[in-house]
Amino acid sequence: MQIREFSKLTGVPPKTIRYYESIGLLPPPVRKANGYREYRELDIERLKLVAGARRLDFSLAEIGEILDLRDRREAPCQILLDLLENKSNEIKQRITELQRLDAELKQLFTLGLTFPTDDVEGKNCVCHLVSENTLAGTV
Amino acid sequence: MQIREFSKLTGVPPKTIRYYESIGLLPPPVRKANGYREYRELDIERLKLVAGARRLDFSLAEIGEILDLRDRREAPCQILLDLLENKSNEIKQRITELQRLDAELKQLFTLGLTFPTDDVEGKNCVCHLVSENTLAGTV
DNA sequence: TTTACACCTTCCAGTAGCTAGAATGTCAAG
DNA sequence: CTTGACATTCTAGCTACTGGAAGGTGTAAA
Repeated sequence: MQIREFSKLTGVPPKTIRYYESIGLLPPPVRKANGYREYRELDIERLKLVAGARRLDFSLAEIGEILDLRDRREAPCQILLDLLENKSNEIKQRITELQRLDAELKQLFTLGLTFPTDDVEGKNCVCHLVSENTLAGTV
Repeated sequence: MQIREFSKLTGVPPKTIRYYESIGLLPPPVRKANGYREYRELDIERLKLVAGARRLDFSLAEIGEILDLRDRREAPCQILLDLLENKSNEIKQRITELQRLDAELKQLFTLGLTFPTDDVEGKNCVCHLVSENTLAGTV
């Protein structure tokens, strides 16, 4: 199958597939006489693993490690489980950060509403709130 | 004051200050005889506005627009308020996505625990869950 | 005086993960 | 024979910095 078909079966754009190949995440496939890439069924699973892990917010470097283990026939399951757990913690932390950020935005917004909207020079302006925004320093 | 002092008063690294200048976010300051940048008190507020807005996750492009308005003496307060509201919505959406992602990670993790951790070839492995991960496709 | 040290300058390159576009080649259908 | 959809490679751009090299400047101590 050609790259377009491969792309459709995996949901990964052709450009991205070539990119993954260029950084060594996917092995270079055999080429047809005309130079076109020729993919096989068994290539699908590897790219699907990559795509699935990307959707789970794993970096390409992390995915590369997983694939390397698999290529060396060491079952990466345990490591993958660890990675899942770590990633979950990372995401929880990121959520907390974003929630704090959102609370702060709301606070600034509410406070900003009480100020005139035409004060360029003075201090009675939401701009001033943003520039003196030390609450955010704790994020 | 020199760039280091300016950096300390604003909390922005010297490299970043020069970078902001290079992209036109900060005006080029006057130079001393030796070529060193010389900042003044009134420069502090502008950079603090940039830094504050960055902490609120505004892009440099958005910050540039705010500053441009201010430079043209049009009070940016109303626009800034709108931006705060939009940003808040963006962040809420991102939080929702991350929460879904986290739920999915947990699900995979729990399910993965029930599988052997040494199955490279077969399907009874968390790797398989990740590569066939269609749940995530909805994120 | 020289030398150490902290500061300053510019410029180039790299990070992550693609994506857009240019210039070109290939193949099947009408 | 030309149109259109595919394919190829290459370069460059995106965000928001950050690191490092190579070199100039200012001050203080040995």
